[in-house]
Amino acid sequence: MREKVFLLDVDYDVENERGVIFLFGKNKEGKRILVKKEFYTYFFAMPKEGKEEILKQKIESLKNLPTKILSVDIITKNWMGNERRLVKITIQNPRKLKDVRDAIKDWEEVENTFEYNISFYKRFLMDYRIKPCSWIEVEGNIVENKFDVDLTIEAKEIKQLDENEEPQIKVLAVDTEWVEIEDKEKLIMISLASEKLRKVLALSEWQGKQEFVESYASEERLIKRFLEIVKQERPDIIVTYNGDGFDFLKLREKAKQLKIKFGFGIDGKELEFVRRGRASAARCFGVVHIDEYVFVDKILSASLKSEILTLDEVASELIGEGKKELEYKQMVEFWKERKELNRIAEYSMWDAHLTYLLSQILLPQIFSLSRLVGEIPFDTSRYTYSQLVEAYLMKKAVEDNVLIPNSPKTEEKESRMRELPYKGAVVVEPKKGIHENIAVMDFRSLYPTIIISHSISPELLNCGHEECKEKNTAPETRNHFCIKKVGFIPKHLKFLIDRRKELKEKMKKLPKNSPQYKILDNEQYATKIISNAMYGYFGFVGARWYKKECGEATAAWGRFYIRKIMQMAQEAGLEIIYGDTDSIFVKKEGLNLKEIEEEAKKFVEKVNKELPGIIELEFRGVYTRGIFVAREKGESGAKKRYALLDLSGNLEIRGFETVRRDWCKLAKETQRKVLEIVLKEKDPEKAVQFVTETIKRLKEGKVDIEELTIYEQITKPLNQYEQIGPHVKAAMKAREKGKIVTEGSIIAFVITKGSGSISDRAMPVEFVTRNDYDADYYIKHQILPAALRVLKALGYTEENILKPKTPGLGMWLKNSKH
DNA sequence: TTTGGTGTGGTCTGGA
DNA sequence: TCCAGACCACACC
Repeated sequence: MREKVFLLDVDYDVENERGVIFLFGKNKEGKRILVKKEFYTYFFAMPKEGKEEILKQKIESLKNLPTKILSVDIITKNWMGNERRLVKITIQNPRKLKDVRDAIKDWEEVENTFEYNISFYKRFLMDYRIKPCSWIEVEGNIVENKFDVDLTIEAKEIKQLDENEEPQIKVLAVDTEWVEIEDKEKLIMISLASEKLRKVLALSEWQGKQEFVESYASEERLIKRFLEIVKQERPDIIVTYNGDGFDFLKLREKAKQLKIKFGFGIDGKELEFVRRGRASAARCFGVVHIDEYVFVDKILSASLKSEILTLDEVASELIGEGKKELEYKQMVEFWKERKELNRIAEYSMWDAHLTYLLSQILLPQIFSLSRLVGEIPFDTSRYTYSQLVEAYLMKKAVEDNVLIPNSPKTEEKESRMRELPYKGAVVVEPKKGIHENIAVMDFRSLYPTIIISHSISPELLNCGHEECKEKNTAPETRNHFCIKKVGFIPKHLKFLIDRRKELKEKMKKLPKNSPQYKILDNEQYATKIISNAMYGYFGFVGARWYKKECGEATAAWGRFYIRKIMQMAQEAGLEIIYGDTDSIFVKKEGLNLKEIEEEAKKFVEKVNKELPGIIELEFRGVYTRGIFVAREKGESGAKKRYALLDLSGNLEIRGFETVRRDWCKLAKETQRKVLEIVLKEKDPEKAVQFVTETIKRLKEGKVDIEELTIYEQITKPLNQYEQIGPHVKAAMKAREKGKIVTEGSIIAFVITKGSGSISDRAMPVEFVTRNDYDADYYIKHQILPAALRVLKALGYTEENILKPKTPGLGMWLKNSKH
């Protein structure tokens, strides 16, 4: 029989010592399909020159191996740009691959071994050219269902289809609530949300509960009911917000205590925690668990405005809906006193609902990435940038018959880390002050286009051809790249860039809210992620395709081109206000907005005629006004800090305290307001007035603690800090009171009154009562510095702001020194 | 087991 | 007590 399957998950097992791949997905009727396929894995040995045959024979006559060697072949693959003969060793049991490799790796005939640490199912997907989250066609025989599926096929043939139709995917969002009572964690609610389902399973019965609440008398019943619902609902995907690190971790622990088998996959096995470095991922086969928080944290956070990645913040940014406010402390209190249970239920339901809503945005992005890099969504959604790039390159290597380089061992990584960093981008010191009628131009994808246009690829480094040396040596370096061949990385980077351009063209012809537009948008976003990460990947010590010289050369050409256009701009009579890496900000005295736009566009056109390859300057836009300020120390203009006012009256703020999470909201908002007044209303006096009022409010104790909370991340184990800053001290205090603080935790703290250093007075926000804050600190260290950063550029000083117009402020001025 | 380098600024620390 | 330098976090591109 033949069946088309939308592939959602892949796993494997070993049956009779043979590896069997399990592909799981849905067909067009929405039936659950399991496909089994026997598959044999392999690895390569690179023989020393001329030792191919002897190595082959030696391997063939190996005895006492934990698995059978099925074949030993001499094949050819491309290695560092050259054809290289390799011995391919195919074995029966994929779990024993490392044993076989270990048995031969130190032989004198063996120069090196390759592709021995690629997961079995990734090997399969690459070899069969199959993309997860897309349609495949399976031909084979129907066999008995041993799993909870509608159909099991033992495949003879599997091939990738080119159909774009999106199948019906059933998503179930899960959230749990726990309270700690007398040192014991109690599971009090599990909430579930899907397109149609809204349910809260509660460990309590109460009068007037909502219709979506089901009450159970024990945690055991609660968990069992949850598993029962999942079985009935048959979701394809379960989404959580931090399920890996919290909900499923706790649920499994609790289930273990209660001796309940906890799992919801199609194979009936227990939920498994797959180790991934420090973290672990909660996995069941077939019902794909996606932890939205992990994906947001690793991939999306870079492009989000949210400074803290709570469900609340992220959901409000991505879907415009926030969380129902209920603090943990309050919840415990309500629960203990058995009051307002409706509110807890409401809160829990809302969390699951938000998680579900978020999935409608995140899952299509994850699917798109999955297709591009060829990994299952379970893995894709948990990958970092470098892992995504690497997955993509590995897939392309197999397609191109290129040998995949090994991952560096610890020792190699350490040695790479000891290398000196190379020189990066150019940042031009800005011209301080307020400018009017500014045009901004930048290079479209500068680094990717340089890599492509200058043929930057590890295997093409220093080919030695005179022509390449002459025409393609990176500026300020001794390195050149071969232009007689198409490099592995430029080739596939070019595909991404071209594809993205093509997608953007198509998108222009579609209405922005159409489903088709969104699909294309997700794909262009996936290509953007991978292509933008390629440059950094060159210099990443953990990379298989690590090559510092490639990163160095890319940056060197970057400097070359930005300098080149800056010179051309000057020659064209444009005044350069600022520039960073790939952009220049210009103006011309006497030109209005329309005129500067015209000039800039003309300039871009002229420049592009001279730029090689696909390197291209783009006109970004014009701004009515902009401000650049001085550095705190000295007179020079501060780089990476500016604010621009665009034509529709929006402020684009970069680098200022306003956009940093380690400043309190009050200081940030005050600074934003100052920028706004200065740029929009051109009324610095009013801005000063505003700051004065803020200070007054602060002194009078009228400011909410929330506005004074500072957020900072803990980036290493607390005992490893050499310098105990405020956030570290606050973290220590939080830990003393039983809160869990780990690497990556974001500490929310407030500086309180009292004696001692700032650190001594830093308190986790949850232990701070309303009037405990140190107004003096917030005035001198938060509000004033933030506001003055801007106002100093207009000639104001601290005294101008603190000039005692009110007696209160005058007193304060006398009692503090400056 | 955190893609790169460039840059700003706050707080702590220890020696003068 | 003062201050330079180290440490640290976070932003920009």
